Amino acid sequence: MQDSANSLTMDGYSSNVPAFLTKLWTLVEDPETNHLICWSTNGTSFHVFDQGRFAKEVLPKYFKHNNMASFVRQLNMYGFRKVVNIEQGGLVKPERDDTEFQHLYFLQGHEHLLEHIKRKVGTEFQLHLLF
Amino acid sequence: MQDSANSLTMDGYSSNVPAFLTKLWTLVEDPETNHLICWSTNGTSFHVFDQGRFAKEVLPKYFKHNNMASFVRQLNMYGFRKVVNIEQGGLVKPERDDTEFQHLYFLQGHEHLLEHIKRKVGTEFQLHLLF
Amino acid sequence: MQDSANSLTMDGYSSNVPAFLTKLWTLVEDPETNHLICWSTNGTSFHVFDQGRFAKEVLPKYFKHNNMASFVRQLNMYGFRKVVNIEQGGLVKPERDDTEFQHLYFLQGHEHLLEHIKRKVGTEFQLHLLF
DNA sequence: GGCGTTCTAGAATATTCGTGG
DNA sequence: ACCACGAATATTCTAGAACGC
Repeated sequence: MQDSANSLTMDGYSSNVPAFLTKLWTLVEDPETNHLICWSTNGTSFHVFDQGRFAKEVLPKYFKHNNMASFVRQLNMYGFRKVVNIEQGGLVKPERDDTEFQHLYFLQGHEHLLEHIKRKVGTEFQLHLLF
Repeated sequence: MQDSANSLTMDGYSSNVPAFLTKLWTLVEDPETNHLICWSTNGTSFHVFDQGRFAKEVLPKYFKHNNMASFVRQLNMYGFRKVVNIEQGGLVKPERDDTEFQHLYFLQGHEHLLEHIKRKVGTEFQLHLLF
Repeated sequence: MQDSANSLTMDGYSSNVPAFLTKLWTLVEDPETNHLICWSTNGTSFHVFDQGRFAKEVLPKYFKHNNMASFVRQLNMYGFRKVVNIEQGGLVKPERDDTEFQHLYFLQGHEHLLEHIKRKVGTEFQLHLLF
């Protein structure tokens, strides 16, 4: 697993996509883990089922941690937003443990769009940006 | 449960409508619960019949509580007003348990108007509003 | 389960301790759930084992959610700090899923100290604090 | 210097309780 | 007695900050 930002993808071409995004893409695509993380039906978002198992079983295979919270922090750093379903949120919880995230440029079948997903920079006054 | 403003509705398009309003809309529209909550005849208000059953059976499917009072508090937070019936006041109470609420922008057949319904903010001097 | 701040505790005396703190105390004390949440050996902190099971099995019995993240947010709101263990960080994962939190006034055998734990208020200029 | 991981906080809505017109 | 609202806590989603690499 490549950790560098300037890496060779599995397809063999050079890219400037951060490791998190290529790993996320691989994760969502991988049919072996579709029961824990997979594309939504229309391919415009992805679902994580059973956060606990996902965190403990899948995350450490790609990242240096096994915490859902760290995974979510990265998603937000890259501009992903949680998709809220009104089905959730009741006192009664018939639904399975289902978390959904979406990004304008994270679309099934359009891997090249990953290059448009940018990591957010700190909001602290960036002196170096003036020069 | 995030009841955030940036959510995808069940129709799959992005909206800025708070969860309470989309849930309320769904609730009133749902034919399954028309005996407990439904549109008025002309579609300019909605009725709740049998507060007790509505609170215990319907509310917990969408909200994290089963109290009519909490539901009403939210309605007021969003500017809904109770429609007062003349029939009140008699010692006898022949009428069925019927509560009616109304809002200028809550109209049957005009879901897009939900975006005009604004939640009230605290009255405690909002510093950020000055900038 | 009492949710009010001004409630009668199980011991029967009145208190001004927020529901979160009394629930947390009950949770940690309860021997039934010691395998998921319990006091540390010296009683100055508490441990949560197996976040996933704790969140899904224990939290909803006391709170209106089943998310570890919401539980942690409340802990931080009340000034609890995570106790960091040296053992963390290895790629190998010999240790069990163990999360530890501590607060100066959360001490086994001293329930009355809960009254000194204060919830943090918003940082947005609190006008009423000037009067 | 940008990226990754962790812990804590910000901000908006949600739920509860009480009070005043 | 009723209805609208203030205020405090609770829940959720996102961001700040510190640190290491």
